[in-house]
Amino acid sequence: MSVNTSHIPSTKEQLIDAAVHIFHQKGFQKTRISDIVSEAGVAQGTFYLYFRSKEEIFRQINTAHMNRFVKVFEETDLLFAGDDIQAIRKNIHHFLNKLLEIYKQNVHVSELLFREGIGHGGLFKEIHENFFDSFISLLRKHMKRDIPPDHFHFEDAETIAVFLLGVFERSASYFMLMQKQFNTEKLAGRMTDFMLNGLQLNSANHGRQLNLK
Amino acid sequence: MSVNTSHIPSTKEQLIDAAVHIFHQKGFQKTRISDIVSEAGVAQGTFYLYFRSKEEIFRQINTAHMNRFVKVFEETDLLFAGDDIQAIRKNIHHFLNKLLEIYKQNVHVSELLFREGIGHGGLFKEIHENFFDSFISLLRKHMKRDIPPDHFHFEDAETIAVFLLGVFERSASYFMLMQKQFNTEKLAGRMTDFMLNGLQLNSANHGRQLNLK
Amino acid sequence: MSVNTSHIPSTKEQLIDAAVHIFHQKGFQKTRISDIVSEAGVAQGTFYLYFRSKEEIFRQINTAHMNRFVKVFEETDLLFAGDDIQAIRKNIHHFLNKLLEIYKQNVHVSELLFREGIGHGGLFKEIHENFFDSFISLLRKHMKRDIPPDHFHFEDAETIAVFLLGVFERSASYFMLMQKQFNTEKLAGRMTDFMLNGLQLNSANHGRQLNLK
Amino acid sequence: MSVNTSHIPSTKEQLIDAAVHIFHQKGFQKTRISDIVSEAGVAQGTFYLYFRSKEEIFRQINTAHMNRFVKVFEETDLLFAGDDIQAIRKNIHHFLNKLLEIYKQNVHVSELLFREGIGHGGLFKEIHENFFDSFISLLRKHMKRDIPPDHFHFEDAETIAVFLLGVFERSASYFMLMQKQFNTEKLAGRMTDFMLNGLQLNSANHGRQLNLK
DNA sequence: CATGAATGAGTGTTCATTCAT
DNA sequence: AATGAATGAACACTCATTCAT
Repeated sequence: MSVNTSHIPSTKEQLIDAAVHIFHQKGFQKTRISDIVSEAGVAQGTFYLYFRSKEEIFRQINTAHMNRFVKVFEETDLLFAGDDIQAIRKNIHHFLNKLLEIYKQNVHVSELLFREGIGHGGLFKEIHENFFDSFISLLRKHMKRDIPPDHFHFEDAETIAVFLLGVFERSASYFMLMQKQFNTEKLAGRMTDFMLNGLQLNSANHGRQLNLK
Repeated sequence: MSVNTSHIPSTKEQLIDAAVHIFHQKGFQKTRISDIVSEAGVAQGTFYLYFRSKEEIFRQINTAHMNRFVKVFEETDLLFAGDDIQAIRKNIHHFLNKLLEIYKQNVHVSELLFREGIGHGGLFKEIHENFFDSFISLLRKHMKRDIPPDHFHFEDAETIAVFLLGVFERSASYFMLMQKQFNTEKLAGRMTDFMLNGLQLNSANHGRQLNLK
Repeated sequence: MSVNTSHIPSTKEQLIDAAVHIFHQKGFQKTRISDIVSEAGVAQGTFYLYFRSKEEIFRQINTAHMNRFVKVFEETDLLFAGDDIQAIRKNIHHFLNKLLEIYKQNVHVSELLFREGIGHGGLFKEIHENFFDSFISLLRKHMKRDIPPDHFHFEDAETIAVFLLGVFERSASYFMLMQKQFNTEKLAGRMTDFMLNGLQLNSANHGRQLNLK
Repeated sequence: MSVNTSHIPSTKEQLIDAAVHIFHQKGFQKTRISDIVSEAGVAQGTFYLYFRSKEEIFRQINTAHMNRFVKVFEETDLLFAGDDIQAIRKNIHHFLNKLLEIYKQNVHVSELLFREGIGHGGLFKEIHENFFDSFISLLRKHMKRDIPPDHFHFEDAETIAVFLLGVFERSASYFMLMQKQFNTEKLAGRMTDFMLNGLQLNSANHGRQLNLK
């Protein structure tokens, strides 16, 4: 089952590819339609056959990419469920790895989404909010189903969502930037460790003193 | 040593205050010099007596604010040091609380810094990077001094910095947005818990099984 | 000789009908070819199989309609001729009624012709001028033939033409706009009265004084 | 009491003068802001210091000019009042002459107003409608005050307004176009004759027959 | 005959920056 | 120091027209 590598891209696809590239390079505001069309190799007017405005193509690109993540959210049945902590760890690791893979396969759009989706006095806030809400729903569902209330330190899904997303977004974009092509397995592992156990200074301290001032 | 509360703001201060306000509302790109001067109540040309360009005032504002955080970094001598885990917890809690207080006292600039400092194809990347590097230095110093290498799960300061900053930035901006005026003590506490111990699903599991699928 | 009411319109007719409609709605400049073809239900390119340009279809429409009026001019043999003033009045009434009927049967085009035919820095001035010249010729012919020079207050046909056309055009378009479907007989009557006798303040004054300040 | 002929025109006046000129030459749609500013001898951006848009300057110009006519309407106390028909004739002649003088002193704007104020699917319809309504009011007031109902052939002011305006507008623009600088006194006289008595075929026919076919 | 995707010149409007007063 | 009128480069978007199929 091979992917058709000799795929002839439609004009719309060419425009989207070019747009992703330039948006990533320059950001939304500094990107000119003329940049996009010249990279796509079509005329100015052609752009407007496919997109009503600069905002629309940006929104389309980001929404589409966001939905890739949301799809993973929706397809995840195991997260906090498992016979023991190792099983749970494995679920989470797997989950994070899938997200990182998507991030990696579309680095430019990913960075775009997390960058411009947040900023700008909220011009595109709704895109990211959508993604965020979807993640909270996921957490809520799994927490309610799989974790006895008294076994969980943090009561509300919202707080957890913020913490976890903070870790995920920052890590993904940072390491992606640093080591251009990164090892998702390894990063997913470290993120899982941190999410489940934090810095683990305590476990490190078993039976002896930390050195002190 | 009292602060002069009936301080008559200089023209430059008026411009900065106005700029912070508008930058926060509209973002850097959408902010017009005319917005700033009209809010500051001065003439268009006056702006250029104090700032060479729109970029410069933005940079000045953000750099100044960033330095507030950096100052806290530099003044922190206790972080991972302490007789027991409770002492360490207290240090970190204190540290986070100080940062949150600064964040809170200048919400607009804070949000600006974390938003636009990251995005924009890196127009202002350096500002945030400066802040980031400073934080890494802090961590490295304290880790090296206070934690025996074999007692620490995560070997490199960089990874930890990314994780911790992710949690901090996201949480601060999110909860600031939600609950307009928030309780820094409480948030610092939750952040400390998460940073030190993660979700604590394992500790919750003492002596019994998690429910399972 | 019956008109085929179940006439299937050709593509060209569809284009013209659509064009009349949109031109009337939006005016020449604001009408887009895309409006016309989409209303006609044909493709963009099809337009250019029948018309060289937007100007051409406009000119064709208006010229054709103008010729309907010109035809009436040419077919009119009685205007100022008659045994007495009543006969003349009847001729003029009949003449105006015929023009109004044409106006009414093609309101959209009529309004178009009188609106845009005049304006626009003269882009289509010639169309209206043609119509105007034709009307002057008519007047000149009938005046010369039927009115003894010394019996006529206004010496030149041109002035009369301007006066009469002013009354006709303005009235037709105004009352057409107001009372959507209007009574041509009645309007023709009033116009005839005004054209022949003016406001008739004097005749109203027979045997008594107008009231005075 | 001499007009200051060495008046230095403000930038706004220069823009308006240029705009009137070009609007008159090319019509509203075909006029480019770049035409206006280059004729006014200022930069592109300067235009927008004084007018929000092309539409606004057009509206300002036309409204201002329309108000010149409206002012005459409002300042007219004698129209249909008078001891005899000659007095009335004189009033009307005077009234028309004043309007024609205004028309003449601002030919370009006048033509603009009557051309584009009417057409264009109503983009600027309201301007002309305002003028029209104002004229109807004038007529109504004078008719009610000065003419006994049974002495007047045409009952409603609206119809008369349409007839009279038709004559005025058409004549003014036509003769203005033909004989560049025209004799307002003479034209006003002819218009008065026509308005009061029509073509006067009947008076011409006193005591003898018109020749007939 | 018909299609409709592609073209690209054209233009209104914005806004950071300058400078004479 | 302060003003604010003037600048002009820059850019998103429109739409009549073409042409390969």
